[in-house]
Formats: sequence, C-alpha cells, structure tokens
Amino acid sequence: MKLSELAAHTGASTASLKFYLREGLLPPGEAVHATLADYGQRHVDRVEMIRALRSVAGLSIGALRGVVERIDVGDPLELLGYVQAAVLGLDQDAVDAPASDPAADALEARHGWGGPGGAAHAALRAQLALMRSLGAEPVPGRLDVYARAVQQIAEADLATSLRTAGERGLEQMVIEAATAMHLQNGLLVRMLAVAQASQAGRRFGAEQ
Amino acid sequence: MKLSELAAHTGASTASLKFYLREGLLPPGEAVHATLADYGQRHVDRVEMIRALRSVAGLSIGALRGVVERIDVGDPLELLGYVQAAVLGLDQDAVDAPASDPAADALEARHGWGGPGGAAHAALRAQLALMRSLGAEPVPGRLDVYARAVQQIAEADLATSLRTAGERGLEQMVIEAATAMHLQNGLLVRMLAVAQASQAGRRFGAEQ
DNA sequence: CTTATAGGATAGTTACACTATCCAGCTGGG
DNA sequence: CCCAGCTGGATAGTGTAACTATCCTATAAG
Repeated sequence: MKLSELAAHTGASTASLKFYLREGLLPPGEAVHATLADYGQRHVDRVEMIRALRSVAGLSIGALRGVVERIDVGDPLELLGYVQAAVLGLDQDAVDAPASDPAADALEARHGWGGPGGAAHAALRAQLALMRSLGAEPVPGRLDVYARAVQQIAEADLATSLRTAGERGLEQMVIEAATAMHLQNGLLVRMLAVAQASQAGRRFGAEQ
Repeated sequence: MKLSELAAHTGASTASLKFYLREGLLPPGEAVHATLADYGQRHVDRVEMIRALRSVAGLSIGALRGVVERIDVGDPLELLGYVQAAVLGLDQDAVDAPASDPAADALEARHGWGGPGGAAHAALRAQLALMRSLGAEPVPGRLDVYARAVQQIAEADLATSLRTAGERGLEQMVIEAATAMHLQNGLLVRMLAVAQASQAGRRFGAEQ
C-alpha cells in the first residue's frame, strides 16, 4: 500500500506519517521507484504501536525512538525494561541511584525478585535513598506488605499479556505490556489516593 | 521588603515573581506609593510553596492557581483533596467516573474509607470501570490486599505531615503533604516496576 | 538632579509534537 | 501521450507551557 493508504488504515495523517519517517520511528517503505513507496503489515503494526504508546501512556517521540531501536535489536527482556521505564516515568532514576541498598537488596531477595540488574531495581534503590535522606523511610516490615501486594497486581495482568507475546510480533507485545503497566500503575495510584484521603479526613473531617 | 528583596530571599528572579503576580498566584504587595510595594512573610511562604510544588511535584501554573484559590477559602480538607488530584494526576478522572461501582463501594466500606465524596473515590471508580471495560479487572480479594498495603503506606508519612499542620500556615502544610504524597506514589510505582520486571524475567529470562 | 526601581505591557525563548506548504520528479489512467 | 495525483525531502508555521527580556513612564531616595 502507499503512504496515503497507510494513513487511511491507521487513522494517522500523511503529515504525521512523514513526521514519523523523518524521526526514524517508522522504517521507510520499499521504494517502487523514485516517487512511490510500498508499505506493508509491519508498517501498520509500527504505526499502531506508535499511536497506542503516545495516546495511552503518553510516551515522547524520544522514548518511542528508544523503543523502536530495541525492537530492531530483538531482545524482549531489554525491550520490556525500556518500555517500563518510559511508561512509569523512571527515566533518570538510574543515574542517581546508589550502587546498593541493604533494605532494597534484602527485600528483593525475600521476594525472589532477581538480581540488581535492571532500571527498576535502580529506581527503587534511588527512591529509598531519597526517602531516607528526607527522613521518610518506611520501616522494612511494611515494605514486605507492599511487595506482596504489587507482586499480585503485576501477576494479574502483565503475565497474561506477556504469555501471548512472540505470536503476534514485538509491536503487539509492547502495546499490551505498556497498557497493562499503565493500568496497574493507575489502579495503585488511585487506591493510594483513597487511602490518603481517608487519612486527611480523619485529621480534618471532624473539625468541619 | 521590596520585589527585588523578595526575589533574593526566595531564589526566584524578579521576572518570575512578576509572572506569578500576573497569573494571580502571588498576591500583590502593599503599595507604598505608585511605584513601590511592600512584601512580607506571607509572600515568602507563598513563593516557597509555588517553587516547591513546581519542582518537586511538577504542578502546572493552572493547578497552582487552583491551590491558591483554595488556600484563600481556608477549607483544609478541600484543599488537600485538590492538591492530591494535582500531585497524583487524577485531574479529569472524576468526569468519566460512573456514579457508583459495587466493587469500589464495598472495598471502601470494608476499609473504613469514608463515603463516596471525593475526587479520589471518583478516580478509583473510573479506573476500575476502565479496567473492566478492557477485561483487566482484578479480582475483589486482591483489591483488599492492595488496600491494606496502601493504607499502611499512607499512614506512614502523610499522617505525620498533617499532624503539624495549622501551626505553620496552610502553605507549609501543602508543601509537606504534596511531598509526602509524591514520595509515597514514587515508592509504590517503583516497587510495582520491580515486581513487573520479575514477571518479565520469568517469562523471558530463561530463553536468553 | 540623577539613578535605581516599581508596575504594566508586550514580545521573545525554548521545547514538543505535530501540521502545512512548497517543490521537482515521475507515472498510471484515460 | 499527457496531466492529475502522488512521492520523498525540505522548510516553515501552529499551539501550549512557563518563563524571560525589553520598553515604558512615574517616582522617590540620596
């Protein structure tokens, strides 16, 4: 199909597609001749992933460039780690993370959360260090409660999304994983909000 | 003190302070005469709150305008609810929230989370409705586990921040509450990230 | 009387994600 | 065979957000 047909198929304008081509998010079509290119299913998949990740999770063009680079490399674990950092906004945490954090390391060991190898581990260490520096560190016993809760929520939906991966291409896997991550994150944040509101109500509600 | 001294005190430029004045975030100083105004401690507090909420939690100028309007009204519970929605990004959830959600209502009743009266409650109902519509609704039993976890995390630090409120003005309370909310949210998100990464590792790690 | 400063207005800046125009070359349908 | 329509490439414009800079007149302290 040609560019205008790809646009009709995906709902994006030809101007947007040209923009994605310029930015390197969308690979060029197969050039039929100097002024006509042919696009296929992989271009449709790519555009759908771009649109889904921008509208659902709000990823930037720069983050999407990182995603497509990792799709081309083909390592799903590295790809998912990058998508996760982008969706959950963990981008620069790894930079100022301490090399190791006893509380975080012990916690991860207790819950079978692998070695200290990913952006997520670094982000958790950085957050605990930040909270400690502000005198707001939670006691270790509570961390285990949170750990069990997030473990269950992550199992619930991300696992099923990943289970079907590979069958339908990395683009589809990324869409499903990013959606699951985004929904789980939203649920936790909103439950936290209700709990915080109940705290505030206990503090101020009686005075009204 | 005059504008330039207020700028020196708070670290903001006079241009920024003029901008805050224009936007209605900072009340005008007491006019000594046509071209000189006097600023006091409440202006310092206000500027510090503006800078803290922008740098720590990334609030927009529009959100800050909502905050200062509610500070002027003086209802701390309403104020905190607004700050929470801004800090956690629950802004437009209330719009598309269903009037009631059986699962959410029952959950809130079991955990003593007050009536369905705030933006947080509406945001939780909206999220559960969204997840249900996408076939990704968590089973009710699991919600209780998350509820207990977030209840503990909200108690840990927000409660102590609120306890000292009133003594040092609403601005100081807003800074501490926003910081606590932001830190708690960051901790939960990063723990969720580690749990998700461990899921992905189980799915793909062995293949490497 | 000079110089710094105030408040008000207006315009400029940077970043982001498009969106619109222009262009010259080519080609398929009539 | 010829022209409407499409191509990739380039360039420029749009709108939002949060400042930042400049210009202006008035005024008062030294």
